[in-house]
Amino acid sequence: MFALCDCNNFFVSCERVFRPDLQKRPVVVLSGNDGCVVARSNEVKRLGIKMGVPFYQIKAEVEKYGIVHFSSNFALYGDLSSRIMRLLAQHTTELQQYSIDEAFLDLSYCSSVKEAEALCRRLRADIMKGIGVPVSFGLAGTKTLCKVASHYAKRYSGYKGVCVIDTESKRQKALAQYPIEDVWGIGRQSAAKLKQAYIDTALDFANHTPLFAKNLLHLPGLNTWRELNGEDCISVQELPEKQSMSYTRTFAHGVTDRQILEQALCEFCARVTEKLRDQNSVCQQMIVFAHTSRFSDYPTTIHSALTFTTPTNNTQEMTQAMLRAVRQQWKSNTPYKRAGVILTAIKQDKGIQQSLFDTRNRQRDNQLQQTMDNINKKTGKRTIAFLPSMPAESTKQLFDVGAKSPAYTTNIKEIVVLKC
DNA sequence: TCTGGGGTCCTAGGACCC
DNA sequence: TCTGGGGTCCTAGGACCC
Repeated sequence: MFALCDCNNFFVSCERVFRPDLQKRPVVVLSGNDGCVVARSNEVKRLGIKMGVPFYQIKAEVEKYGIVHFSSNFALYGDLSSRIMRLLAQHTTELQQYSIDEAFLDLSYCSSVKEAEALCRRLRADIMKGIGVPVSFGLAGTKTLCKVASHYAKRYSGYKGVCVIDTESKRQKALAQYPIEDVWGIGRQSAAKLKQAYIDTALDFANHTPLFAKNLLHLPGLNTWRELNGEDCISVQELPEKQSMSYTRTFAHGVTDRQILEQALCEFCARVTEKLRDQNSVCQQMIVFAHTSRFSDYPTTIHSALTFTTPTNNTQEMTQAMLRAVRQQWKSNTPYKRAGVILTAIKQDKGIQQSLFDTRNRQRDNQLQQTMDNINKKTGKRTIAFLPSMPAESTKQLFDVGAKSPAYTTNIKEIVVLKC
């Protein structure tokens, strides 16, 4: 038996931990640049505001219902998430974190379903008391069925946050009322295909043959079919080494100044290579891109895939290569709206084959890099950087983050102060 | 005016090998 | 007229997730 622990309205719940006055009030959290709604409180869901809508399209509702909005604050969400994961890890032999707000627990060591259920109820109370974030549990024999169960646990208060699918009749009943498009692994495209075949619920799909599932949706669809029928076959990696990493951002306004775009890209490159070194990895390919608004009639793109003969994680080397590519493709009078750096072909930083024709002094490069990393870790990001990285004041002009809450738990200057 | 960011896995097709 | 067979590796793009 598995359990899925899923935080309720996670980003909103994180904001409410330090703003108890916002309980029962409509709250949303916005994506980068305050573009889209990415988290909604139950009050907002009940108003019919959908996940992912552009914020400007709901201005009227915001006014009318007094919806409170926050820019996203990942320092806060990441920290509360790791506290929850640590607490869960203390009570289970195997914890597989699936996303910032979800984790699967292997409960096969529990001697009965009753015992597993009791454990989850206890964990739920402990997380509420210790961290202040409400969570739900779904228990079942496969991860896909856990997802179904946790959906019911959230939706119906009668379950008190924990729903169990442990018998054939419960499985049938749960799947019969479950829309096919809500099944884990069935996206928009697959749902449309299934509906054409008159499949509307998860049960309709589960009752078809495996051959039908495979022909229509290939291997991933077949695995989903098996899971709905009780066969455990989807494994979730336990936070493996990343295979790709990226740092991409949308700007508040189109950037037409080459120097500003270069500064931003250098900043992104510095951030993403920092992530790479944190994981003790090197990479062999870097993609750099910048393009105009995807809603523009005249799309323009800078796009370059750079290969490093010797795998590297050195910011200076990678920044230089990136700037050469960007300068070649740069077009003036073009409002670049979104840009980013993506790293792929990531490997462990050991036993790297040096190129015979390598011209860099890698030892010196790495010493410099390490010194810079140490300074930045001690005294804060951006203390020391390669030019032309972005000065702090220009970041404010490039991005909208007006409604960001303080980093309550990760920055001593922003800690909550109590006046007694 | 305004429309996110960071990932994974799978498949098809091309290039290449003997 | 007629143009193999079996395999690997890589890449781009699609679909999906939160």
